[in-house]
Amino acid sequence: MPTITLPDGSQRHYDAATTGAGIAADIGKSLARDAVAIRVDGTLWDLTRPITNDAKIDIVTRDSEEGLELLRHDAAHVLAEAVKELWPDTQVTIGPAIENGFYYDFAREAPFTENDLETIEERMREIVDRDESVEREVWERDKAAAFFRSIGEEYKAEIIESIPSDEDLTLYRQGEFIDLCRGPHLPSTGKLGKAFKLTRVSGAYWRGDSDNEMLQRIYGTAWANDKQLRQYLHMLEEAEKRDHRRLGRVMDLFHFQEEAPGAVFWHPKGWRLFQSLIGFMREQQNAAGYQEINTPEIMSRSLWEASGHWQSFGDNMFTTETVDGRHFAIKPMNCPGHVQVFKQGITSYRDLPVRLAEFGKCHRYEPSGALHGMMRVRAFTQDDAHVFCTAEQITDESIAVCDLILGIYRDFGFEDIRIKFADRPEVRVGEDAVWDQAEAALLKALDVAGLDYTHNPGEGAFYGPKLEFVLRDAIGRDWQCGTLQVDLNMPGRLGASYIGEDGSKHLPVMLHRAIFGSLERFMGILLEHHAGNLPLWLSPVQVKVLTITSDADDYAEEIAGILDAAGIRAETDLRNEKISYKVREHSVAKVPVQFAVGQRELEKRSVAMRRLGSKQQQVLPLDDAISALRDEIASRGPGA
RNA sequence: GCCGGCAUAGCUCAGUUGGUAGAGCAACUGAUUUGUAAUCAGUAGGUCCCGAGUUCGACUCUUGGUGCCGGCACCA
Repeated sequence: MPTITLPDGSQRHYDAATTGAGIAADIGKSLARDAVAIRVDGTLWDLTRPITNDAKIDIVTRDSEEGLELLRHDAAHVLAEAVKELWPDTQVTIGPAIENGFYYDFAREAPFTENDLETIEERMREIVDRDESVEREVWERDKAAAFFRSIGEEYKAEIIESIPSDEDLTLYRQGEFIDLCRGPHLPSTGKLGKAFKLTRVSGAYWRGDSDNEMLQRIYGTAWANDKQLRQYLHMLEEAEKRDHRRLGRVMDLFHFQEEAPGAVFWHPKGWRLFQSLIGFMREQQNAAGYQEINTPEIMSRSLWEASGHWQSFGDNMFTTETVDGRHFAIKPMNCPGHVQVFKQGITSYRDLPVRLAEFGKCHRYEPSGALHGMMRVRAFTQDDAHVFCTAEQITDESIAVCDLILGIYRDFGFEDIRIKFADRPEVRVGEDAVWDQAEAALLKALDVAGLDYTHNPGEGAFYGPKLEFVLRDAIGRDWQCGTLQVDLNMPGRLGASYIGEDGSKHLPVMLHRAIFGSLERFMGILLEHHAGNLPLWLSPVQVKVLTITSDADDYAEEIAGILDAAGIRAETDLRNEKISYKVREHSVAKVPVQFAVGQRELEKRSVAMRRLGSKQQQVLPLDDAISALRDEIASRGPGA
């Protein structure tokens, strides 16, 4: 006789065991229709699973975040069922829900083709129409393993055998298809609906390990209803227009070419933007107590052996052997160089912290498959810095770095910043007590700043824990930009020390930090974030002066001169073209401000000012327009 | 690096069942002096990614590279 407590505190009494589906139906028709699972005392259950005891429950509907995740998980199962029906020799492996969708990894000889995706999608719809009931079964581990082996599903058997033998496990059966799964699932395949689409195929390593064989992965997206699906697909189309590789071309910022894979050819406007970013960062970090330095791009291989990078990353370094047989490496990072500067002379504890910064151009021979526009390149500029400090100073310095990073991200208009905390890996250097302190310092910094973060256990560097500041590109891919790492290793390896209060030598702690991370990547993200409509203060061309008739040519040139003198980047367009033609062209090129001048403006010394994205223009005295723009640039507004 | 796809004019793309290619936009020239997202006409532009092979003949077929795109793995 279970008593069921609903989220609003009301209670329902049942004479016999009930189910999630039963409760939902009792509450209302629409809830019964949209229900996908039930949370029983905090745990998600299938709607069909009997509830025999008193419980606090909560019905999960298909359009809630959790409901969508279940829907996507079901979509993965239906995908697997469809593939098994079409190609029985294919082995199934795993198929989770992911952000916006799902995937399933299959083992088979022949890869899936685009045509196969259509065929599979069709079969999935059939399975939804069949409305097969989805049934939960509890199996003994060894029996389940033997069963999957008997039907030729070696991968499933392997997964099951990695589960402790005393644990029972659940299988879910729908039609002829049966899969190992923790659940819960929808009561039947019909509940999935048809708001899904298979999007792409790719390879993926078994168990995510590149030493293993490669499986065939099929990705799909799934939603609660068709409208959501259409919106998502539309969003992806729109995002394509914001692709930084496309914007780089239409805005004439940079290009790539085959002779230099992973290296940027900067055009005048792109380089101006690059310099603006550096100028801004230089100002910010100088104010935060950093000293800028510059260290050699090519140094002897022996230094990289001493730092340990040669052993870990030698394959990914560009190297050179000179005519006299000496071996050099092009720097993949700036840290060893900074330690060399720190080591000059004798440093007292009173001098710490020492904060050395460099806009350092680094080269890494990244795997060819890793390259991606400006987001992942082989030649890049880091806004790198190292803070040499005492162990006691780690916390304060970490807090300062977090503040600096987040403040600067906000200046660029970023709100959605993901932070990951990666702590001690199994293989590491340094004593646990120091790791305790380093990890605590990073967590304290997050806490003081009031930041949410995700925990990546064991993912820290071998020399210390780290924070990663992750930004998203237009289609939702994550890219690490800023970072803060506590290094307990490098100073010792490279012989850095300071003299403590006790008069003896001590090892300093070294904090590695970057804010943009790589200028290239940050600019790529920035372009996508603003869809190319950069804030005025960053735009390579801030004002374009367009003439309506050639009578205004001299006036336009004069305006450009005045703008230039006011520190505003301006160009003229005196071509003999219609004003609408010019407006269109410079709008497409994302110029934020256009001044149109014709006979009327000439006579009144005014300009017709038009802002990018606006359909209107405002006629105002030239001096007023310029002072307004100058103020806006000085305030570094986040822009559109 | 691995799996799959793609590579034709500056850009977006069409095309040739094997007989060396075409459109729109951009560019250039001329006309137009124009009032806020494409004025009209004309001209020029190609090693069909690179190499090898098959063939009388390869942009097309085979093969080996390179680069790019989507993932996977990697990311000091």
